[in-house]
Amino acid sequence: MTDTAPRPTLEAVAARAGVSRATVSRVVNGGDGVREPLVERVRKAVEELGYVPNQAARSLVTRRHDAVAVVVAEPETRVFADPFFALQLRGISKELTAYDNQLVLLLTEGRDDHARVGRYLAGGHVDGALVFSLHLDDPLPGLIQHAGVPTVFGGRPDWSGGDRRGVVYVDSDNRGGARDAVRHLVGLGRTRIAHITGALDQTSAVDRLDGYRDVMVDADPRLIVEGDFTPAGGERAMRELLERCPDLDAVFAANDLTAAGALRVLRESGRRVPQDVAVVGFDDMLPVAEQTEPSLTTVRQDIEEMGRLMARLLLRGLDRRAAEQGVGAAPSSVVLPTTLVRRASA
Amino acid sequence: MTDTAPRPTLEAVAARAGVSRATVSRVVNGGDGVREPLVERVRKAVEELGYVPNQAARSLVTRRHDAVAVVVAEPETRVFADPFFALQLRGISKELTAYDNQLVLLLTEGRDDHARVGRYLAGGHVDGALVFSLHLDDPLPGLIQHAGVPTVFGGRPDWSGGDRRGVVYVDSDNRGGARDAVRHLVGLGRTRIAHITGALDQTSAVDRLDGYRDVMVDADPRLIVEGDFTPAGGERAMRELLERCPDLDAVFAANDLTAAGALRVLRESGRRVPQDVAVVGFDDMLPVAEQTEPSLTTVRQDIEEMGRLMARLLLRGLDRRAAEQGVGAAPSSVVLPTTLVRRASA
DNA sequence: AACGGAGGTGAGAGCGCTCTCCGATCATCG
DNA sequence: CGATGATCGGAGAGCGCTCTCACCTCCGTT
Repeated sequence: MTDTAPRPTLEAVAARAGVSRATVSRVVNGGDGVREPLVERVRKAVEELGYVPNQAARSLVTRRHDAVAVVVAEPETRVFADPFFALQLRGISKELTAYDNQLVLLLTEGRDDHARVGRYLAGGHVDGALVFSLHLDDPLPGLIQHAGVPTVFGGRPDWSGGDRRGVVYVDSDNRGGARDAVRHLVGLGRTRIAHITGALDQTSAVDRLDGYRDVMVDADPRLIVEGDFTPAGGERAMRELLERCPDLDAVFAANDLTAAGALRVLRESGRRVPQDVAVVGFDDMLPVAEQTEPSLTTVRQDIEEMGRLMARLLLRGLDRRAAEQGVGAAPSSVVLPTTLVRRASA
Repeated sequence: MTDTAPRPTLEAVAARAGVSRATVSRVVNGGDGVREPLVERVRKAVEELGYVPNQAARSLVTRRHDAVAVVVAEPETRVFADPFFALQLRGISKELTAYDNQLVLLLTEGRDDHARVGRYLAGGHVDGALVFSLHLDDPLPGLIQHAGVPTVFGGRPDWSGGDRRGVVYVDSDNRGGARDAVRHLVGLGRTRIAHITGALDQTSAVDRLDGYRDVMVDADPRLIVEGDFTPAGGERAMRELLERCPDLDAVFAANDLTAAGALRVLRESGRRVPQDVAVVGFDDMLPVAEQTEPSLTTVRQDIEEMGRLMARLLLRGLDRRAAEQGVGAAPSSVVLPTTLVRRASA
């Protein structure tokens, strides 16, 4: 439609306002040290010409991009298809927008993609990165640390292989939340409390299992079955549990989807929930938790806030860096609290 | 950790390879017209120095950014939290990655955000835009057309207010899919077929309703109730339907979530599905459709493919534009076919 | 009344890259 | 064996911006 409109440059604005480029630049970037009448004239010229700074030219000299990469390692569809990530992304977006930063989304799938992402980050196209590294053996954290890009992780990364110094992450208190869930079941008088874990190659699943163990210090090992965060996994695990321990009276599922699967099997088996078996989930994913039958008691985490916090931490770190290694502590990791939401299932 | 490593420049590579900047540039950008031995030498120097081109400098002269904005208007949480968008995004990401383009994600929320997005697009920071404009009265399409940025829409935009010339979009065959769904119900011998619509401020909902009407030419108007694409809306609508038309024997729900809500109400009311009432959904969102009771017969659309296609269309358009308004038709809109997936509910 | 010092403003040098000339180089043909 | 293209490689001019200086007002001081 419109032919490539010849966008006005600083020069053009300067000419129109009858000042030098430098002055226009000053006005555009905050306007400090320019007298009011001039500021006004420049503003007017900018307005009239519809001037928008050329980010490329600016980046070339400032070495800043006002852009942050969000890297999502997504080996499995599940991860991406659940609302979890979407909510976090939204939190991130809000925070970045508030500070005029762009969000560059990098989805990876498979090993070669990792290399690509590493190259991209090392290439200095963005000021920092927010990384969702979900699996224990993920090479991504290492790659990124190597790339030397300021980074904040979503969820505690696995640092078994690496250097944990300087690693900043934002996570929910998975362990504490799990403890709360299990304690709640204990408080209900349940004694044979089972746990269906998440995919144990993810720290969140491990942490929730640890929380369960914190309370059930000498639990019957048969009460713990590995799931994978999916409803199908929950069903399978629940069947196994019922076979092994028909006397169980409660289940703590590693997430709501798992709980939904478990509920279905419990119903099939003729158990009443919560009378015969109480069930608690994790996440408080509304579309799931509110619609199971019965509705699910679960552990809520503020996912959007996690995202917002990640972005905030990163931007703060960038500022600090910009301020010539200024004083003030480097940002450190944050673990957000969880809350138990009581519904009908326990 | 690492102090800002002084990244090597073209100059440095040239020096090391013993050639001029121009030659290095040529090699880096395809290597045409440079003799093999030199190419080799340059490649080696690039490798050794770990040279990565400075995108900002390059953009400054080429006026290309190799970046595409993805704009998601998201007035409601629902839109974002469902897997639909995530899948589409994945398709887009794959395609963009394949052509070395970056994905800049712009989430909007509310009016002032629109202005921000308009400014950003008009600012020429990206080569093109992929826009998900979901609501009929959305000012975004207009803003974008005004910004003069090559754009492909996800889902047929509402152009009641605007100029539809040159508007390119990718959509599922919502109307055709709806027809198939209803015809299937007719084929099952159902005669009192109800429809729970989606949010009618979205073209997809309108198109599905139209498809329903295509088959049920003189349907009892009481058989049509407005929903909003949510399970809660589905429940509400189903209750209303049962009250109005207790004799209905089938329901076509505008999407799977709505169908899930409807199923719940049907079960509550003592109806058996599919014996008493057959139910068909739309979308084939696996986590939902496979897990309702009974599993849902629904209309599948290839969501990821839609995303991929959007990106492909846009990139093709950009190429064309780059080729000096070359010949070859401007890309035109694409409507992807849908398929009926039979499960237990109808 | 002259002078030092702020505080404003402008000139100019790049940031790292691409791309257009042009000159150099080689093979080929008369 | 020399002229003639065709091809390859290099020099250099910017792309639009920021930022350092140097300059130039204009004020307050002595």
